[in-house]
Amino acid sequence: MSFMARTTPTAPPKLGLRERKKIQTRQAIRRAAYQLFQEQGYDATPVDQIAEAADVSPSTVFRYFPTKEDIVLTDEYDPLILEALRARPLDEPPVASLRHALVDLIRQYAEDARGELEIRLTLIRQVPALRGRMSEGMTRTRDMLGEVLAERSGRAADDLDVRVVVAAVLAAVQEAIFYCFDRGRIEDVEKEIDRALDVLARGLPL
Amino acid sequence: MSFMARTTPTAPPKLGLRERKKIQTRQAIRRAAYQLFQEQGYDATPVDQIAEAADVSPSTVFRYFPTKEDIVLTDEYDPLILEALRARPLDEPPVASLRHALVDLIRQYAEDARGELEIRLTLIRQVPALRGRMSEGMTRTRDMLGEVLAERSGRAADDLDVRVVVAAVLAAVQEAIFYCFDRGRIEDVEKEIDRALDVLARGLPL
DNA sequence: CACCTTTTGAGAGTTACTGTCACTTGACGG
DNA sequence: CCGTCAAGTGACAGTAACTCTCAAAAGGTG
Repeated sequence: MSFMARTTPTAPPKLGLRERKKIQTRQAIRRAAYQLFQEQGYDATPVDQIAEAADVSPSTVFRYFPTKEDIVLTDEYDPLILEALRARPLDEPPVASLRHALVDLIRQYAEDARGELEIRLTLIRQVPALRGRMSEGMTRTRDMLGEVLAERSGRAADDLDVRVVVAAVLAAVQEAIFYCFDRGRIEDVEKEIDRALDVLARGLPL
Repeated sequence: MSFMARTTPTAPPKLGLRERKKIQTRQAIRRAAYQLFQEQGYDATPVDQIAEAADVSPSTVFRYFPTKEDIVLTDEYDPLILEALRARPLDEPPVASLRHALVDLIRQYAEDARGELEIRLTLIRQVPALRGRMSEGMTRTRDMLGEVLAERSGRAADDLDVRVVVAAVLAAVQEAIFYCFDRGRIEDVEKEIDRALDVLARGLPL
């Protein structure tokens, strides 16, 4: 779910100067990058320029973000999804757990970092490289969720049924998110995700 | 569906020397590339080396394949899928049409170019860049199929339900394909695709 | 055969990375 | 407060994927 990243630091205070500076630098780079991307476009913005704007050396940019794409797509949410999923009651139907875990997180993210979410989604929509990168990330999310779900329902980790369910649900959620985004109605995500999942729940008429 | 590409020329004879040479060159490059990829890996094989092996200049390689990834992922099947889909009877349930169109094509491709399919899938499995690129291609396939399906069922082109259905079906098909591939049982694709789609047909227990 | 168009190769330039190394700057014990 | 050590940074050199331009070569055509 690489369109979600955390801007606010995880643990509030208790950090040494070193750690604080790291967070600052990271944010400075991201901020500079987002600004430049919006002004001139992603492809038209060389990393060197981002470095200059963030007042660090190009090497440092690559130290913080292994690739330029990662500046937009760093995914700090996967662990949270897993956590949320594992926190669901074991007697809940697996798909319902998945649904809740996903919806909760997305709602939360849309609430406390909506601006960022929009920049991200815009860039992902526009830049093919980012689209690809994000799908790639989804594959990993899919694998992880598949494993947890398989475990929870006592099936083999690579069970085809489980994989299909997870893949379908994630695909539906993704469609719903972009559907809302395209209409500028991100506040409806939750509703539309439910609608999308209902389509799957009802069963496809083969 | 970028893991499918056509090696055999579409129209058999009737080509000038120029056209024939183009096809030859294209194949020479692909062949050389596949060989080197298998020997040393994708990332470890620079385009210059491919060019040398295929006995053309690096510029020529880029003229035939806009990116190195395209050497593996050129997708010549999308038009065929659309065609196959449009050829289905209009009174058939849309999802069934989709199912048939996809299964038919994949079976055909698995039959007449199995070796190539395997090389491709192997590379896609192993190389992240290719995975991303293929997912990107899938997005486009999804959009196209969505439009056709919407049209056939008299809905808006961007109808969420249609998009969800298409996304879910493609995701399921993809899972089934890789499921077979991972087990070295590509001959079972058809069976497993049916199984995967049945999961969706039955409806997910929310 | 001569003319025109397509295709090709050579070369130069850009950019996203990668690796190395010396320098600076927080962290920490005395 | 200070010296030492480790972490973080910047400068630099190198690689590889493209991109562009231009002139030479080769196919098609009258």
